[in-house]
Amino acid sequence: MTDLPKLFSALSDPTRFAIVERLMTEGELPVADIRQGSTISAPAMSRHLNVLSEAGIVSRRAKAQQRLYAVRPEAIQTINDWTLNHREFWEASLARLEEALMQEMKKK
Amino acid sequence: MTDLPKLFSALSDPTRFAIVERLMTEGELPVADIRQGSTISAPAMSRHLNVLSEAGIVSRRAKAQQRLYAVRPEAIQTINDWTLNHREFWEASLARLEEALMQEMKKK
DNA sequence: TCGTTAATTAGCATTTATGTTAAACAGTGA
DNA sequence: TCACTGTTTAACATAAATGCTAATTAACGA
Repeated sequence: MTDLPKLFSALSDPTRFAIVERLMTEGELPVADIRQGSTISAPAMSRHLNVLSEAGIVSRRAKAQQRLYAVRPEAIQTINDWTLNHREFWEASLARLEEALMQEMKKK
Repeated sequence: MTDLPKLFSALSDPTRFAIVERLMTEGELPVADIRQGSTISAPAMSRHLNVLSEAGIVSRRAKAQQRLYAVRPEAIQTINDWTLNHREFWEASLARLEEALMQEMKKK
């Protein structure tokens, strides 16, 4: 269910990453709106949205002929959870790094 | 500097993701140790480590003939920061979802 | 029903990613 | 110096990702 590599794979493409960021700030949007400002073709956009959907990052619902896409908050939370699971690692490491820098400062 | 898609791309491969998880729990390791248990060839491993290095996810240092790799904590923190930047989005959305579920429960 | 709008699917070309084996390079220690 | 260990680079094959145009599907509204 929570396949991190698959989530990361979906977000590894700059176009898709931009789509996700846009949907998070603007909320649910139809395909045509998502495509606004982008130079990408409609079929290419459709496939990008499908990749995001397959990874569970976006939801899709119909409204007349339109298809409305939105970011699924659980997806972002899954990534957040992963970083928090390793928080001890990066917090401790960063603390040590900071301390080392402090020592360097003192020397001068 | 903080190219999220590039970070995600490096983590999108299951082999590389496993390497990163292992390095975070076990700490700095030489290539041979990282390769232990994996069926992957040495050259393939070398390239995976190079991808992680290029993305800024791991550091590399020499010790005799060995090359020791370790996860750079800043990389994980960068991802954590990204999720936190959008925290309002997923926290609020999840709260609404939870509330909706509550309403459903009441109906029964 | 028919034309229009919105989006997806099909088919194809090109690039990028991944894996393998063989060869090269660098440091160690006899 | 020479053989050994550890790792990377080279060369190549194959699979997967991405983009395009053309065709198809679905819903709306005159």
